[in-house]
This record gives sequence, C-alpha cells and structure tokens, in this order.
Amino acid sequence: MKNEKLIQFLQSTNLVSPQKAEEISNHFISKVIFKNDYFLNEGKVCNDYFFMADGFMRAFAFDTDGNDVTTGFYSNNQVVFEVSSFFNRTTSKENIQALTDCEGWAITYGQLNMLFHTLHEFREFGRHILVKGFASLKTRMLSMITETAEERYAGLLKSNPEILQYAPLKNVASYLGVTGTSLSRIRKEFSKK
Amino acid sequence: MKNEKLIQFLQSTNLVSPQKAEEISNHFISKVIFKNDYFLNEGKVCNDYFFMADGFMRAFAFDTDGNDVTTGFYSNNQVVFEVSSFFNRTTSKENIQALTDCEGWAITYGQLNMLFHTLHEFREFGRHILVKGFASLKTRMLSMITETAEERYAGLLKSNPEILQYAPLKNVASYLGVTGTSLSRIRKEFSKK
DNA sequence: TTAACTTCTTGCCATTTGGCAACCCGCAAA
DNA sequence: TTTGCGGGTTGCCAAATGGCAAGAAGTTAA
Repeated sequence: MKNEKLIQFLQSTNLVSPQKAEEISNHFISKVIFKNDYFLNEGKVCNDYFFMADGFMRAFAFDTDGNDVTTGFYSNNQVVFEVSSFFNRTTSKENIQALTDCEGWAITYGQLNMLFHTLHEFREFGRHILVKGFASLKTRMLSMITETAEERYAGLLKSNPEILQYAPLKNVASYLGVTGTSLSRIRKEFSKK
Repeated sequence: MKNEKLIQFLQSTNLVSPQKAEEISNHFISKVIFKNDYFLNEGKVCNDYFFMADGFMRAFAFDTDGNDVTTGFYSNNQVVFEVSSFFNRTTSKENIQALTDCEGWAITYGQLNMLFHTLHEFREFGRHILVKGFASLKTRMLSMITETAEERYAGLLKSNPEILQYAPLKNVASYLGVTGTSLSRIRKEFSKK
C-alpha cells in the first residue's frame, strides 16, 4: 500500500504542510498486524507509534480479580500506541490486539523523537494527537459519571457504531463499565424503542 | 515568594538541568488566586499554564441537567490548566475554582509555545506533564469501571487525603461518580471498619 | 458431521446506588 | 442574637446493575 493515507492524515490537522507531510511520512515504515495478533503485550515497552490506515484494534487490561477490561478501541485513521509506556519507556499494563487484519504505518520511539526534535510541524502534530486523546478520555469520563449505562450505550452506537460492528459485546460491555449480562438487557430494552 | 519551588519542580522531573530550570522559571510570573475566585471560567479560553506552589483548586463542569460535576482537583506542586482549551485555543467547558488561597507561577500560551520552540528541555518537561495527566486519568477511568464506589472512596482517602481535607463532600461525590447521599452512606459504612 | 468452545441471552434474586424529604448543624448576614 | 442558608446525614423506598446458572446459537477444529 502506498502511504497516501498517512500523508493525508498528517495534513488533515492543518498543522503540517504537504511538503513536510511527505517528508515525515518517509520515516514511517509499512506495518501489518494480522487478526488476533498483538500490537502490544503487557509487560513490554510500547515502541511503535502506529498510524492505522485500515483495521480495528482493542486495548485491554486485567483488573485485580483477573477480569479482562477493555480500555479502548482503535479504528481507521487513528494513531495507535499506549501513551504512558511509549513516552515514559515503561512496561505497559495494557494489551492491544488486532480484531481484524490491520495495516498502516509505524515509527519507533527513537525515530519519532528525532523527528520531533528536527521538525517543528511534526511536534505540533504529535501534541495534537496527544491532546485529542486526552480530551476524548475526559469526555468519556464525564459520561461515565453523568449518564446511565443505557445512555452510554446509545451514545456509543451513535458516535462509534463501528465498535459494535467489530467487537464482541462482552468487550464493549467492560468498555462501557457494565457487565456483559447488563449490556445484553440494555440492548433488549433499547431495541424496543 | 521566590520562585525556588518552581525551579525545584522543573528539575524534579530529571528532564531539565538546574541552569535551564532557572532560565525557564524566569519566564513565569507570580500569580495569586484568592479563595473562591476562578482560575478559569467556562466559555473562556484557558490562557495560563499555572504551576501551583501552594493551594487547592477544583475543576467542574455542568452536565445536561445542570448538575455540577467535579472533573478534577489540583493541589501543591501540580500544573493547573485545561488541556484541550489551552492547546486548541478553544473555549472551555470547565470551570476551575480556588478552594483556598492559591499562589504560584504562570506562563501564557504564547510564551510557553515560544519556550517550547527554543528549549528542548522544556518541551520534554511539557510532554511529561501532559503524559502524566493522561496516565492518571486512565487510572481513574479504570477504577471507575472495576471498583465499587466504596473502593474508590477508600482509594482516594489513601492516595489523595488532601482532597477530603479541602473539598466539600458533595463535590468529592461527583468526582467519585456517586451522589452526595451515597457518599455519606459509604463513609458511614467505611468508618465502621 | 460431530464435538468442543465461546458468546449471548434470560430468569431469578441479591446488592448497589439513587431520589426524595426531613432533620441537624454550623456559619454568616442582618 | 436571630434568622436564613447550604452542607451533611438518615429513613424509606425505587431503580439500576450485578451474580449465577441454564440454555440457545454461532464458530472452530478435528
């Protein structure tokens, strides 16, 4: 696959010029992750900053009782990486697994830092990605506090329907902060309306 | 107050040398916010990046029903700012209010960006702050999903007892994702143990 | 095709949390 | 001092969500 999508994505923020986008994109290498394979394993340090041109992934961790808890989903045109592990160079508590075949473009921590150092525009881009992720987590946190499980489900269905398309319901359930049993009942109620 | 605490804070990350810390600190200006005054009002753009040497603040937003929801607390040796509004230059949905007299050192968006541009070490520092905030929100999100309200209360009491010291319980309640009534009962149960 | 496995649903009941209203209490304004 | 007000607690009951187990349905592997 040609890296046209990556170049488009870099430009889409309006922080990177077409010329620089092309230059930046040349530092990424093509990467494919097959369905069910892991992009990141807990205990490892996240070393790839991965622009996903196509595919779908799930991030999850285990709580103290050993339950699998979904911490996030990633789809087309998103950057996949675990922020804390990647930037702090610490071992990850999360796993990130491909739920479909995924393809895109990756850059390592070292390369990315080098580019940040030399290219002001790419720094701006990197900050933008970080801030966007932060903001969407804040929004999600607010909905956890203020909305019922059914409202959160309805919101997800509206704003991220692809999640329901690709992820097993039990994984969506923990992402929404409910049990699989409850989500099943919520869907039943919801479908009546 | 001399800016010694700010210099110490900059160095504490091990990302900034003593010399650079001093240099950076000179771009901050002293700032005081009196009890009950606002550091940030919703609808305004957050323009200050504020290192709080001493004091305590609460961030909150209103949900669709008009309820006051606490989104965060800030205490000594933390940087106070609303990430999305500050970096995206957009109007804030949050308010940040001083619950005690607060003093520290502030830098504006323009100045900070200029310093980021010229000082590699300060960029690293800025990223560190952002990543740390992101990581702690992820932790909080996980506890919202996996823990009971009582466990979250116990966790807060253990890791951030100063919050219970300064903030009204009803505000702590919404931060924990429960009603004031429930928190009252949880505390009652908890005190028996 | 069959067998094993996983996911999802459902019934039954327990637990958690919420809503409302009454009351207590401390503080601050008059 | 008196009054009013906001915050916190509590009783009563309702609503939301969870735990468990059984069963249905779909998927994978032999």
